[in-house]
Amino acid sequence: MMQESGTETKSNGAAIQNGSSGGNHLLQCASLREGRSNGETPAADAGAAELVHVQQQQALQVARQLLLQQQQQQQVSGLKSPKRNDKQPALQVPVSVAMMTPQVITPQQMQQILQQQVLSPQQLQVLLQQQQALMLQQQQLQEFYKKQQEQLQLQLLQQQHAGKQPKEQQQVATQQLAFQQQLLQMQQLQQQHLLSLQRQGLLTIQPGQPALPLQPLAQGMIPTELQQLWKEVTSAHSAEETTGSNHSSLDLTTTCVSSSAPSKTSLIMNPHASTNGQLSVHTPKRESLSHEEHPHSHPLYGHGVCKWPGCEAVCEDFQSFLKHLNSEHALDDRSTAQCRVQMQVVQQLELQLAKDKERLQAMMTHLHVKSTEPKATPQPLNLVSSVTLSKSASEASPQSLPHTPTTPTAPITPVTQGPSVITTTSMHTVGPIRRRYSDKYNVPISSADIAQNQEFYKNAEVRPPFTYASLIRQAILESPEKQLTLNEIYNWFTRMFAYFRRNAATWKGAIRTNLSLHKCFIRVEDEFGSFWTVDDEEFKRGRHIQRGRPRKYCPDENFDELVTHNPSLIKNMQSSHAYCTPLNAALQASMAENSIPLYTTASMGNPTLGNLASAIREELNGAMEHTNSNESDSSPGRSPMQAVHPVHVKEEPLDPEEAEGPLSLVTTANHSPDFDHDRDYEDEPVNEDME
DNA sequence: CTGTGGCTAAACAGTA
DNA sequence: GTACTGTTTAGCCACA
Repeated sequence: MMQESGTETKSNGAAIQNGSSGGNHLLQCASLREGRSNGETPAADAGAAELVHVQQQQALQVARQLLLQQQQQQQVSGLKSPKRNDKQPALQVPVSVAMMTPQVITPQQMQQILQQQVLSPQQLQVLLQQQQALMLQQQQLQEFYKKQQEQLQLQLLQQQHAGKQPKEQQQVATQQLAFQQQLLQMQQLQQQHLLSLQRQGLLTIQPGQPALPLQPLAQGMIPTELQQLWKEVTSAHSAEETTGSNHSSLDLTTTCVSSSAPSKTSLIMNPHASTNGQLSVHTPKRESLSHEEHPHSHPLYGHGVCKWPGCEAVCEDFQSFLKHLNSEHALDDRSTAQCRVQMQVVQQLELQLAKDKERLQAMMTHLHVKSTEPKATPQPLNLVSSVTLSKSASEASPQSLPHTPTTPTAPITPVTQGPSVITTTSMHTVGPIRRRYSDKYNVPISSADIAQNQEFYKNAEVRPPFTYASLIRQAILESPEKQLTLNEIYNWFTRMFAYFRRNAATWKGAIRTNLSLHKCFIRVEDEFGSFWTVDDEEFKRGRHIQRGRPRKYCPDENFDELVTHNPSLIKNMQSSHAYCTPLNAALQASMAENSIPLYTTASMGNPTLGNLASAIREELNGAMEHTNSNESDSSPGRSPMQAVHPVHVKEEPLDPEEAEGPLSLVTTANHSPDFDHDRDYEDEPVNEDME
């Protein structure tokens, strides 16, 4: 009963051990969806997690808005660089704040998270998606930084050549200020995000670890230098150009310039150089840009404008551009410095990209997930897609299933070992896997849960961490009519989960077993065949049909034939309510309050049989309570199931708390005195039969 | 150690 | 006869 909640409790406990009230917001969100109910999850945790979630959403919106603003501003300011304009759409990609913090989660921290053994495939999927989006975002940011760096250089140059093209200069300044604002806000969001994570205990700062969360755009990134340049550039602007935005630049420097930021670059900024546009350069190199080789696609010339960082001089034709280039951007200290700055920027970005690619690869390797990053790294990976279940593993031992990422016993690949090659052996020597964090019936998986990881389970041959009952319920609820035939359920499983595309006999049998075993699944028959519906209320109760109950198969052929070959009986019953006329009013009420919304599609004005069955069952349960008080000593062996039998709805032994005796109200209809059911369990206490 | 719940396999029965 | 569907039971395992 508390089995699965134990897993959740464990995750919370792990988080608490880290000194916070919750886990990763991702984890927390997932667990929130999964784990309401049993009250073991402190309400405060849920509240905190939701708060974090809201914060995340807000941050995400802000980030999106920022990018949108940037695009609009650049459009309004009439950017002369078509290339840059071409880049703009990429910036519209939704950006998660978490994605902006590529270094937020170090490999050690990731490992730490994983070792907490609370990651579910859903959560892993989210992480992977984030990481993939991160890569994309990083590339965009790199482009953006690069462009802005060029603009920065232009600005520096223009300061030197004062009075030159003041209008364009102003536009560029506006642009830069916008970017500066973005930088600031991005970093603020990052810090906010980091603090949130830290509060939740996801980020545990090791004693010897630097204050990572306080490092904006952490290691390797160039923003520190960029911000310094921004500051210097904007400080040179006149007051009317920087009203309001200047505060940002100040904030930026105070907030983001961190001396503790790992500066792996050899770039040395001369604090005084900016005043005269000079940067101290020690080893100038690579200034040859081979401009003339491709005159029509010169990276520094486009749309009649020189695209040298910070220049944007109008050149009517390519020849004039070359002339301008040679005159204004000749080989001198200034140009060399600009090149060097740009080079450092690019190098840092490349380094950062390489690091994150490596991290992504390690994560994917660890999680045994097929990489979606094309050739992210040259490191070979044998991921799930290349893993074929060995016959011995998949057939000889049904327990030797590919472990799910949520499996506590799953071996965590130490990231420090570097990308590992996941072999078939390693995939299947992990022992039995039984973790389903939605095992608890009162913790139904939501559509979002599965939808969120739809692609993951479709492609990764990973066993979904849901019980069969949960999945069956989900399949049924996803259907338009909230009802499925057995074969449709099969199809749903194979369609939604790669895992269920093999060993069909096993899981199909399990599905059938679950359909029969769980009270929540209601089989309804009509002239077209039979289909299954789900009683969600019953599902949440999580009750099984008791073992040892009389088999549904009735040796009494008269009875069976009566119901089996008379599907119309169901319809008749639906219309006439022959068996429950005395309960009609109460039945209506029961239907109204008993999970009817689940069947809204079919229950409009004409309740489905599933509804009817559910309602009848509930009504019978209720009726039992009444009859119990009067007929507690009724003749044993008259199962209420027999009463429900005519509608071919799975007979439900009544719960002990709801029913202690037979239901005489309806058993009289079709019950023969010598019904074999009596004999089947005549030795069993009635109550046991009834649960 | 025990109880509980989920999974799997198997037996069995009915139906198409 | 076969495949499919549905029911039931037993045994195993993980977990609390």
